[in-house]
Amino acid sequence: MNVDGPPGEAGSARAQRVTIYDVARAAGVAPSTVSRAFARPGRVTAATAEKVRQAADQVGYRPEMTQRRGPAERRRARTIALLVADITNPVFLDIIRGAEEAVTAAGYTLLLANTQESDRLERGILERVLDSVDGLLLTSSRMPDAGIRLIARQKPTVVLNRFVTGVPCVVGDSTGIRRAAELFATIGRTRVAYLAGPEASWANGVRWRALVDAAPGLALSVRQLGPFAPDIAGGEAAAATWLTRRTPAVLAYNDLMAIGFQRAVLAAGLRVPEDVAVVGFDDSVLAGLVVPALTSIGTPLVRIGATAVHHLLALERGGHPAVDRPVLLPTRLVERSSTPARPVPGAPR
Amino acid sequence: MNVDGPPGEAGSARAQRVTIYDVARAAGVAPSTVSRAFARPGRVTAATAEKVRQAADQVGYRPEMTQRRGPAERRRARTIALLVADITNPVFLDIIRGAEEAVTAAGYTLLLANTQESDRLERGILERVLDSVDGLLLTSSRMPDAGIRLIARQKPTVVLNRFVTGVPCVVGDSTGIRRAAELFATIGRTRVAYLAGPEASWANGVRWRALVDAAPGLALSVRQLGPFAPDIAGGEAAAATWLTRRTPAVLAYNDLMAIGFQRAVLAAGLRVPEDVAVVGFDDSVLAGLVVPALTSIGTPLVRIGATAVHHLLALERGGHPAVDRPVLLPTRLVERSSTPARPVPGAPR
DNA sequence: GTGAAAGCGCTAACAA
DNA sequence: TTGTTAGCGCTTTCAC
Repeated sequence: MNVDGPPGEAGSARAQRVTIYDVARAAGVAPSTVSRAFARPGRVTAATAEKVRQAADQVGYRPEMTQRRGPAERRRARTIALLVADITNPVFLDIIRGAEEAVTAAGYTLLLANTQESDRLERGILERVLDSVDGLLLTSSRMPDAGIRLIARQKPTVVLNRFVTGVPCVVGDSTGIRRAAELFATIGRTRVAYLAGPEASWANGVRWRALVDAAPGLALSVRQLGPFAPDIAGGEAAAATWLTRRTPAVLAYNDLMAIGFQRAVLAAGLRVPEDVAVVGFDDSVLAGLVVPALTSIGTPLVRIGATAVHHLLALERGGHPAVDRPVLLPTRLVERSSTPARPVPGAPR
Repeated sequence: MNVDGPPGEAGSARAQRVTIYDVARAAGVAPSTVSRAFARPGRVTAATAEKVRQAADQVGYRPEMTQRRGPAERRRARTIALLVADITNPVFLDIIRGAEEAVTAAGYTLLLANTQESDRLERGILERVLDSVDGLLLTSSRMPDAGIRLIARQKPTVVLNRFVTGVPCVVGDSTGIRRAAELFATIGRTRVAYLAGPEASWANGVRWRALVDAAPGLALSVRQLGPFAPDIAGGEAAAATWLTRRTPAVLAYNDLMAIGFQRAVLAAGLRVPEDVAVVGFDDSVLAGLVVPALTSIGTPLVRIGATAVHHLLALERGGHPAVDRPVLLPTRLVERSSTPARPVPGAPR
């Protein structure tokens, strides 16, 4: 008695797992048949299939999918995980879009995870996700290089927006920053402040480096403020610092910071771009929506996402991409209203 | 011979899976010891652990994690999947934020997936993700109710922004829409157009319904335009339709559409809010950033996300939440510049 | 198409 | 702490 009640009934102390065997008993067939009915619907009669389904339903059976055996092929989830540092940041939206399209086109599914700029969380996510995905896309990872290489040895991995030797990487180049520097020189804003993003961010270092490299040739003097949080609030905080010692030009780590900076500076009664020319990074949708519209350095984000996926898929199929240098995609300067096109008479230098 | 070369060598026809047994042989220990070394690092001597790790490395062993057995407790990924209809839509960002915080606080990991407003893709994602997560959060799902119930029977599931009988749901109520209608009445804009979003969207129907319900009591005449895509382009398309037969007030399915609408209308030489009062839905960050700033109906998105997670976790722990009516969270009208606070002299009615 | 039985790779229980 | 043994739940033989 009490044999066909739902599991976890008052009678039994703890819920027992319902297995194929229970279903088989209820359906009056062999366990292997139940297995077939679920895993290879084609290889049982429609009648049997139905009978098994009914029995399964009645007994409350739930397949322990993770125990599935068989050619690795069929067990694979055809799933790729994309880790981003901050979903809130519109930059990642474009990367996601590019990746998603490529992934979907290949018949895979994209799973997203937000590391919240935290090394610890990132590890946690990887640990939990590693088993169930076929490949990893690490965007703006905050983990140390060695950690990334370790992961890359376990699963096909491609790194985005960062360069890690030994792992395939896709990043934007520095031509955009050079163009911005040239613009500053052209309009006579020779002192430029760089609003730094997270110290742990590889991109942050690279952007600052590119600016520093461009400076001497253009007679620019550059200095760094920060680091600040890479969001609007961070930009406002940066503005507070900047106001104590102004420069006629500002390059921000990203658009969000530039927007926050701009907003705070405007609120302080200054004019953009007359009093300060501001350039963001990422050329996100927001750049065109704020007032004044933000001049920004655009990275081909969609392409970065798509390219990364293609490399990942190649890797997964046993390819051996070059891992000693990153795949570089060109960035460009998109001029809008937050920078003047020519020197402004009477503007600070 | 050829016993310790990497798998897939030229010699062997196909790559053989490297198991614990191979590692055990190489390390000169029992298989169970290898297992322990990987699964319970604490229960082997440091020396053995090291020996095993070396051997594993040498043989090229990669644990078949999905085969892990043991107390279901330890095998669980402690992962929750959140499906959203369109990551690009800022609405979901807040829901994600709320869910993420709650999930993280509970020691779980949140995985995101974008259904791209597609029923088919949504099913695909669910199929692939079902095995490896502990719970499901379905946001603005495009699947039929029956499909959702089917999923809900297999995994703890909570539905957001939609009501499905038999499954716990968390949605915003309709007070915000009523307030908007009241505002329209107050400022004498008696004819209002509703810019419809996706037909398959439950929220779309509810919003329209709420407006229709509020209309008679306030002597408003309402009509529906659309459906349109729930994004900026959709709003622009809506504007094209609207321009052929104008109304002094417009309520859009969401902020993105309202922004697109507003932009197109402005471009056509009309004034907002003088010629047309526009109200969006969601009160996203963008609402405050565009010009004129958009009046919008705010849903407590962060709270919706967090609440849904709490319900899901309760479900997972064997709770039996009420599933015959949704959990309602209050929406409110946030007035900005796209609606006048009082009647505008000479404005259309 | 179906059943019996022999695994899959990993783990828990039990001694030693 | 370690090895032995007996499984886990599902799948794949291989007969029938």
